[in-house]
Amino acid sequence: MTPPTPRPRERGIPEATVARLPVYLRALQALNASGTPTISSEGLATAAGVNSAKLRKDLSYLGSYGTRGVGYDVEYLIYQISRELGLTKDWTVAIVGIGNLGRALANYGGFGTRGFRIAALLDADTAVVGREVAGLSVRHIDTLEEAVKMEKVSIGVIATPAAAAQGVCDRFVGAGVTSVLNFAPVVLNVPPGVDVRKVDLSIELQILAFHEQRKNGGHGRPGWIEAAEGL
Amino acid sequence: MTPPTPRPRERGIPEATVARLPVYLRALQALNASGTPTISSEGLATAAGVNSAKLRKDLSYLGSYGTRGVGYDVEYLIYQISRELGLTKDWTVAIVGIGNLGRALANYGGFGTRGFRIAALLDADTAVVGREVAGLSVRHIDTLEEAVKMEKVSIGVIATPAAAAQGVCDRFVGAGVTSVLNFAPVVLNVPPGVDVRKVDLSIELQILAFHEQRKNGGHGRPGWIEAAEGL
DNA sequence: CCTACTTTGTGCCTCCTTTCACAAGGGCGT
DNA sequence: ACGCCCTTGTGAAAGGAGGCACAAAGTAGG
Repeated sequence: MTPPTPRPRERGIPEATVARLPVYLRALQALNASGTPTISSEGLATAAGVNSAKLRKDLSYLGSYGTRGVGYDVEYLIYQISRELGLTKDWTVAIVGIGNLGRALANYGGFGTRGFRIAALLDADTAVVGREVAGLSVRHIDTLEEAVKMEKVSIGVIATPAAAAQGVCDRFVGAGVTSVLNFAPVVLNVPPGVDVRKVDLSIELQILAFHEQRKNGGHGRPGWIEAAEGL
Repeated sequence: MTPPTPRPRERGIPEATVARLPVYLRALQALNASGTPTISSEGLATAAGVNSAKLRKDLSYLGSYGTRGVGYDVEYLIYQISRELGLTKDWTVAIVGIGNLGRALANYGGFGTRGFRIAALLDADTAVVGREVAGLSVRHIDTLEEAVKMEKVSIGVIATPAAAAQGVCDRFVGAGVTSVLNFAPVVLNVPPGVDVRKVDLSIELQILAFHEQRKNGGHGRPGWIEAAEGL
């Protein structure tokens, strides 16, 4: 039998809200950097590209952190959102597949600055193993379990070719990792309790193509009627 | 074989369905590669990682392409989904920002194989301009409008640092591009009629961190008691 | 040809998400 | 101190998405 929780009603922050909190956080950090002490829901909503009512409702799930007539204290809200997202804790990340994408991820500055520490890079290619990438020495994939254990990895990132992804995922799960970020173009199969999020570059392009096709009868750019004067 | 009568269905495919069609398409192509001629909704749903009722409903928006008692013809369904997504046409892509990520994108095989042609790579850094990446010579960002016009670019990909993204986006839009895929961690402002899709690596990690925090009995939940007492 | 079986396509219900609209709350000027 | 004005927080309504369950439609077998 599964855990006696038919409905994880705990503290119900809607999934859609969780997905937007990082966006708010980033907008707030930009405001903070520019010295803005407080911000209204309207202003923050504009900065984050959402509707202000939605923003207020989202923030209301965290608590009442605003002041009526004034707005939200930027620094305080940054703290509250960070805490809610778990960014006050340190998360340790391992990246498997040090190809073009893996290297890009390893060098991506946005991780380190937000509570994420890249602790291990792994690859199956012996030509890559041992090389230094982003200040880390690439380890062989065979040492995955060891690396997860030693570095206390809590999030696994898969940037391998599609064919290798499920195998790597299984090993992550076997080693106790319960959160996986997958860049490989396959659907990963995981046991209950393991979270997988997928980032798929070509799917996004296909969605854009769909809408582009609808906009004009299809092909290439639209008519170009005012190009001459526009430029 | 020639498509008999591709029933032009009512145009109103839900966004959530559009986002799943590429997943179905990929699963179907894998089935096709392994020689499977037909597939039931149950089988395809498993391969795509969704509920079979949802899959049938999704496909029903395209038309009635299944055969009751049998399932779906794999090749025919591939054709129908491809056509619906606009993948039977050629889409031309320009990538701006040839850093780690831009290079990864340029070399990503998944694009070329699905009707997307990378036609131009651009960067502001003169140390990068002129170098060969993925078989293309990197152009200077100043030639963006020219490149868009000459290559008939219909989709612009932004892989620049955050600070440069809005400027590049404006120039894309000014040049007539109406579909943008943004990898920079900023909210882009565009006029109506322009589609922007965002891929944000660190946001996905933050969402994982949120759920991970919850799984492990959280950690330091200030002032929050699991209020079982009726209020 | 008729019956039994399989699988699709979809009506209906529920849940989640978004948006509207406004009362409640708090600061600020007089 | 008081009332005006601004902004939050939130009910309620509307819209979209997900999933069950079943009739319709087609195949296979006798």
